[in-house]
Amino acid sequence: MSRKEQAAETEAALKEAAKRVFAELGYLNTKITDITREAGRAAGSFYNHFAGKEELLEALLRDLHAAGDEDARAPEHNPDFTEPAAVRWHVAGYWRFYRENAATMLALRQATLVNEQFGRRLAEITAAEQEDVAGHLRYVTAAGLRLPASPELSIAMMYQLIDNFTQWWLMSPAPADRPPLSDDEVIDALTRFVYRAFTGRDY
Amino acid sequence: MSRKEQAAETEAALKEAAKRVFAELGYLNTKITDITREAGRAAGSFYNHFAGKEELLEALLRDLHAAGDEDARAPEHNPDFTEPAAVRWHVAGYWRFYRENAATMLALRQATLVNEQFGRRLAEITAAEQEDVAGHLRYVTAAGLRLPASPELSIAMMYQLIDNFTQWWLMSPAPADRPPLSDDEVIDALTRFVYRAFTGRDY
DNA sequence: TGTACATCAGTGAACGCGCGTTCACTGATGTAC
DNA sequence: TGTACATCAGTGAACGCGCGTTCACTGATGTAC
Repeated sequence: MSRKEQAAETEAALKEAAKRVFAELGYLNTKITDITREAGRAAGSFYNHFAGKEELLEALLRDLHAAGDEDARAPEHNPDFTEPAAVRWHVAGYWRFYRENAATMLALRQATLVNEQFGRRLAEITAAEQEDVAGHLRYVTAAGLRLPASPELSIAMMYQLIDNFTQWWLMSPAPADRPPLSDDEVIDALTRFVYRAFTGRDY
Repeated sequence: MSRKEQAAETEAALKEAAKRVFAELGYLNTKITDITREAGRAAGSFYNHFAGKEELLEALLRDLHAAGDEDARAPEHNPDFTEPAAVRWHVAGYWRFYRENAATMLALRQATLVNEQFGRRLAEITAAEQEDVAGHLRYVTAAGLRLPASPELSIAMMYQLIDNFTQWWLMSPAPADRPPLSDDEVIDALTRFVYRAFTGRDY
């Protein structure tokens, strides 16, 4: 194995190990040596690849951005938010993205608390989609329906709901009394909640 | 001043100082000496009153519980959630509680990330109100309206929205593009969002 | 193809910083007589 | 009311633990000739 391959492999191993350990212990509780141990490398090896824990998270964030951009390159979708299916498409897309990148998303949220820079970076990820949604809302007003608040505020409420509900559902240890629902059922529930709130119509 | 008074005064000063420093630096970033400095006491004094930072937060949590119980002792309210005003009453109550205890709430959320015990404690605070709301939802189904999901899930979505939106609005540094709205206007927006989602009716 | 040297990924023990926590000390308040 | 001693809140310098980070070393890969 060439040196480059070797280095790339170790770097990848460290990133994968970090995701696993972040998911288990949380970003803030994770020590550098937790990551290197999980990756099966020596502590010093870490610094050949990252200047510290934050830089590793930056790298994970870049991977996330790349994944997000790829998702965004599927632009064929119904923009008419007076149709429940159009709302559902967005909810489902967010849900899937979150599920696939749960560990990194959780780590980013935790990092935000001690380093606000990550908060801004996290906002960037959803910025493009938020603009997309803003466009869809015009169909609602054009149909003579009234939004629950200004477009900006309506979108902000939607994101607070979807973001936090998704994170809570997927990441927090499920309490015993939580009903075991399929992804589709939960996505339906979110869709109905948001669709009704946006349009004032039943569904 | 008697010794008891003296001790009580220092303990109160430490708690107040902690709230201020938590609000400024965040709970996780705050060092013991930040608190004692803000309170104008020596570092060692802290340990006459609390075994550590977590115990101080426990004390703040007890204060919060007391405040919550007091609020709950105003039980006269319209339970019929087919009335927007009934929904608004709950939203406004939560909003006020959050505003009055913002620093502690934020600290608790941060503490939750590194110590899940606080998560459970935080849940307890809202548990009583959640049961109250569950009762109100029966008026919705009794009126022949359909909830967006099961009662448990509907309530969970409502709380994720209200909790996180309120925290975001009150605590995060307002971006320049955020419209300057009064409390009442924001409470109206949340009420409309939730009322529509719950009932499927326009409002 | 072979040899000699350079480079570099990885190692892990050791170092040292930051911060929580302790503890001997001070001076004021409380108690006994 | 006064005196002598006990108790306790508060002080801040010093200690020491935990963990991030370094660095001399190893062995394998790359390069020059």
